[in-house]
Amino acid sequence: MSEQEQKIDETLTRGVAEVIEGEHLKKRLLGGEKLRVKFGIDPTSPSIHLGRAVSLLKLRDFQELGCEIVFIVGDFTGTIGDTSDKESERPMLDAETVQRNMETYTIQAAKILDFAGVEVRFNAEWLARLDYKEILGQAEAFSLHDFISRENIKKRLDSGKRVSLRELLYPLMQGHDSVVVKSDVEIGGSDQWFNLLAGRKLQERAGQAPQDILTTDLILGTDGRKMSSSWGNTINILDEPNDMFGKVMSLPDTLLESYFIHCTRIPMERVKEFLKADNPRDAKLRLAHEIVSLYHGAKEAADAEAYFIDNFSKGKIPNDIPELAVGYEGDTRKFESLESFIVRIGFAASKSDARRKIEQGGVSLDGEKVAAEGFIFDKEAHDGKVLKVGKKDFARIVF
RNA sequence: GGGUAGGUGGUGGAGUGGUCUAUCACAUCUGACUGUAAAUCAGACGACUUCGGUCUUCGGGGGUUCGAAUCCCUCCCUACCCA
Repeated sequence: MSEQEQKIDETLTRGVAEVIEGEHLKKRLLGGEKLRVKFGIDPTSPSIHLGRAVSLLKLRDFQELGCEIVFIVGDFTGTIGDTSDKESERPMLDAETVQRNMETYTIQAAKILDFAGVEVRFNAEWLARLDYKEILGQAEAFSLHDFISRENIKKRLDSGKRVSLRELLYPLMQGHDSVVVKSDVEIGGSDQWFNLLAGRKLQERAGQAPQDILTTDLILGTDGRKMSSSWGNTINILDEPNDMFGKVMSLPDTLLESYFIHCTRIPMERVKEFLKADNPRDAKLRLAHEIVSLYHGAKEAADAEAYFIDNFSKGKIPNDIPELAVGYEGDTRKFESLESFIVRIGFAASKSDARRKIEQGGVSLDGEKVAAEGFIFDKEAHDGKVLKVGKKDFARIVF
């Protein structure tokens, strides 16, 4: 097997859920065709997480094979809302939010893809202009049965939840994107299956050869459930190095292999070695290092690793914690209360919350727990001490 | 258009005149144990507080009542059935 063929094989299998039509696609790649590979992403949240990055990495694989990448930002579809990965109706986002999110998307994606040769398109360019007649034509290609047999639509129907007609139109829009950009291949998460197929259907209707489809696996989040922005279990590619490192370290051990496969491009033989030879913690350190280095560079990754080992494995206090000044209560010369301080610096949601944390022994000064009652800031005694709230919030207090 | 059942805290889902800041589960937070893992255990989980309390919450608005998540009116929203 030639090196190129091996690479193609890996591209079509690593982290891949399904490919249609596999043989067809492989043949074209082997033939060295410069395929147009489409990937669309809706700017529904301000950050891209590792789950989405699985597809982006896959896109990079194709890029490395010499394919042409068409990156579609769903500025239009983003306002409509895809329900593929949702168990409930997704609200329509206002254009402003979408716009705001959109601005950061290409920057984020550029951490993985080489954007020099990428064709970036915004789908409002064509979707905002379709007329009813054209939409009807597209709608004719689908039957109601196609839609209601989709698993999560069916689930909602069965449980008496609302399904709006608008949502059903979503696949048409994504499919139409394929027609417009004349894609040869489209990549998406496996939850995108239906939408991807819609592209094939509409392309055929438009007299084009239907695109091949490659779906990537969905990965699980830090809590072992599906990674989803709405569950707060994501690792975002814009996360700070230390934060990102920590999040990876907090993954359940059972997800190690999956993350190596989906979120890195370390050769599989080496991954197997790691998993066999190391204890899970060490393998996880490698994983964290690799992931951070992918998004922030090798140096940052090394720093984050050192930081992690120092601060968490050895239980030391971080050395680059923020210095925060204790303020006064109103315009008096009395120092503010500890509760107010904790709330003001964002370590607790409310004074009640702060009080609770203190009562539960979650607040300490230089390692000494603060008693629930009677704490008063004292410049002499407290200046420069390290305040710790909960597990991970530190601040050096100054006056 | 008609009928029926509903809308409760981040989520699911109890509660049908006072004992309701509202059972319970999940999520979350704190502590213990650890590898910031998993599992487990303990506790917390509206806001403010001089820690005695005070104020706000059960789709929106209005009303009845000493007292309403609970009753009435009205508006908005959802599902199911019929047309």
